[in-house]
Amino acid sequence: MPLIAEVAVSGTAYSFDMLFSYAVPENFSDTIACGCRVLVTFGKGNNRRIGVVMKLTEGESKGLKSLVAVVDETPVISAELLKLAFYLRENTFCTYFDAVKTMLPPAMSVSAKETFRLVKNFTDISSLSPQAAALLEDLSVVSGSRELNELAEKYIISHGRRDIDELCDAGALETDNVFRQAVGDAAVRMVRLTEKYMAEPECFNLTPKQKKVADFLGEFGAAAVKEAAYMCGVTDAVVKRLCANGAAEEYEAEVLRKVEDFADEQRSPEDIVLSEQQQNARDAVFAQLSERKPAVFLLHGVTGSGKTSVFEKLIDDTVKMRRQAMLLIPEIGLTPQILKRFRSMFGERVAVIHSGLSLGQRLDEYKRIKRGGADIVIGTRSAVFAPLDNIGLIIIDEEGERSYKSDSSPRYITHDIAKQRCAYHNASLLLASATPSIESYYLAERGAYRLLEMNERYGNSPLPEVSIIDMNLERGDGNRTEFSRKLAEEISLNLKNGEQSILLLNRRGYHTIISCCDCYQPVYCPNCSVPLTYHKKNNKLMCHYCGYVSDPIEECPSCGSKHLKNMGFGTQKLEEELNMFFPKARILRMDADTTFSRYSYEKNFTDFREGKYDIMIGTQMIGKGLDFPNVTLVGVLSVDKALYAGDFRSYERTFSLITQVVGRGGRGQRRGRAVLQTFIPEHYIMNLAAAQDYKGFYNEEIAIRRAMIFPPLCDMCIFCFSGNEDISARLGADAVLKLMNLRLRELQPKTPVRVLGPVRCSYGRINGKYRYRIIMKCKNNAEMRGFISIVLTEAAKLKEMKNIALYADMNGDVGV
DNA sequence: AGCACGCCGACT
DNA sequence: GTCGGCGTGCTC
Repeated sequence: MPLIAEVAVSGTAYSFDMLFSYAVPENFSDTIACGCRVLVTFGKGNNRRIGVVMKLTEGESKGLKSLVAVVDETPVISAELLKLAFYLRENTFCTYFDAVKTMLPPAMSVSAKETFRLVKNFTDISSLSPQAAALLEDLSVVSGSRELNELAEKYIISHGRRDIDELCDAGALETDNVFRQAVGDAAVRMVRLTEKYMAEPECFNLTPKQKKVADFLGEFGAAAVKEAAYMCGVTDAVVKRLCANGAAEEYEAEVLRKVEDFADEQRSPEDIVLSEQQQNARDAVFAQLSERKPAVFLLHGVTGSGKTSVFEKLIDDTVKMRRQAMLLIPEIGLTPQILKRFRSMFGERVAVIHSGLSLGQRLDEYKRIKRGGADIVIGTRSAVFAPLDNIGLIIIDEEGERSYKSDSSPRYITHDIAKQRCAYHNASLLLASATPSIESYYLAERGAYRLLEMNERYGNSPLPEVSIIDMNLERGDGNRTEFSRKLAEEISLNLKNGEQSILLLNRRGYHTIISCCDCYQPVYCPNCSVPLTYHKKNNKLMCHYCGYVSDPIEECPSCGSKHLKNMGFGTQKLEEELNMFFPKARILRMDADTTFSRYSYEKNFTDFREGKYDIMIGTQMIGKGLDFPNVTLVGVLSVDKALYAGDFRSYERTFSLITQVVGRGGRGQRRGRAVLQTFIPEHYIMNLAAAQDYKGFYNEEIAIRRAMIFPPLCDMCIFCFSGNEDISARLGADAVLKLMNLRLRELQPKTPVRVLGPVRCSYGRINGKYRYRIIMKCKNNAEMRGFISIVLTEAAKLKEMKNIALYADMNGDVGV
């Protein structure tokens, strides 16, 4: 029986994605294997596409197309990862190809280049169609193979493949496929002044806008093109003109981080001294490792309890058992020290995978792992797919971070993937955090995970002194600024002492909410216990959950007061106010608007660490990378808005942010101080976070989730619609809602289902696309996943869904 | 998505 | 009578 390859083909949409069967020609049957990439023809146009062999079977090959070429001599995807790909598709509603693609480093995506050769002694022209004959004539005229290939390529673009294929079939042409790996690193376009301009600027005739950019560059030396344009309030075109004039020049910056150098000091795992609590945690996991049965641990360790030492010890244990270990961290850019630490202990056995590496470096690390040249992998989310073949331990550090949820296809949750891999390898999964996700802690409480607690700070270092400032009192005393007197005092004290301060502002507070000046309550949605957000555009109060809309109200629903106020504030305004207070302070503003590239991001952090600034203002992105030894003051401004971001995870996120910020301080010699400003000082989050009381927070939060039926008491699938026009996106969502309700009635699911929406997404328009979403509260089981799959497939066929993109995201972020 | 087939209007 | 508009349906 001939071999049949079932192939995951690239470029399919979910609505028609499946494994496509191709006949395996005789001459490939020895080399081909599951997990090999292949080249196939696809669709009516017979375009060439890359695919991956997912299954090999024997069967009747009649009526099937044949594989064009096999790219790999040995599989690039192992049997384990292939199995995982099926899991990914089933659980995240992505295509087969998307599933396998995420398991490979980006540099492995190949493009096939076709080359042609004329067959010299071909004479049978009479059998050709007139078009093919004409083409052959054209091709015969050119000289040289390069010209021939160019002409053929052009012909395919303008006329399609049909005539070319006919010539190949007739034996007039021969073809070959050359595979090129797309190794090419994205570099950031930078701009700087030319020496000529710096020497004699008067020789240049610049427009006012160009002058502005030139002045900016004069001051800052160099900048990313985008950055320069933004800072000067001009478009890229102005920068281009400036370069054309010869006043400035563009260049590509190698901004990508080198694989970390080895630390100078050498440390040995034997030198680690664990406290009793650390030792207990390690022993528990070690026992499980020895048993070689899969298990999940949740290590809840307060900030500063020394989780990393436990990781080091366990990783050492694992490799000593001749098994492999993986350490996942939320964002490498924010924690470069951790890499150094592991490198100094395990040296070259550590491989690193994260987006800060160049594509070439990632490929090298990938190959090194695959060869068995590294048995410890450290990396971010995508590293969970590292091609290890004998995993003993996977650690997910800061496990509550949302960056472990992928927000593009496949929309996986790193924890789930890690669990799958641990089950396959009989490995242990260790989730660790000072502020675990409510989901994880819930599972630990129910006994699905084993809970390990470390509630002492290592070396008993004191927590920072935390002041919770009631901003209502400040307002009452006539302070209209965003700085409480206490915070202003502390900042000036730090300026005087030459110590640095960090001010944290929450970006989640982008939307304004309405709150009462008398009872401090925000105005809630009557259905959802989520504060309504005020939309300036239509002058309405809206709920992002259920779509509830009302006119702005005059009276506080809870106390009847007429003193309602909008709350809304940004980093720019903060910087202005700060400048007014402390004109001499050197202020660094870090937010999405000012940090366009890793280049400026890293440069800013380095500058700040080196003491070039006194105060850093930023959004939560700076909350993590707070290991600046000279920072003794952390001010948290307007936490409240983060609480009311209109997302059921807002409390969790805010609690975690404050806890981390507060807990980080006071690790050096000087005891840190933290100032929390809030309009709701009595809110339990403030005191609980200040006291690092996670358990107290969990108890409050799980009660809410239980009462309102939110995860972890149910699962939430988000259907997100996007289109070029607002109305068509809305109509598409409406049509799909109808379809869902119809199919739900037919299905009669065994578990309860509630469909909410459609409503406009919180950021209703992104990249010019209008976005709506439907939320489905349900149980994530096979029946409901099947339902979601059917909805996605059938939705694509609706006429209302023409030009509307739709994806489903199980337990993804609601607030996006 | 991308491409071909097919059924209607404006045109040489 | 033909060229080309884009509606419809399929992709091994």
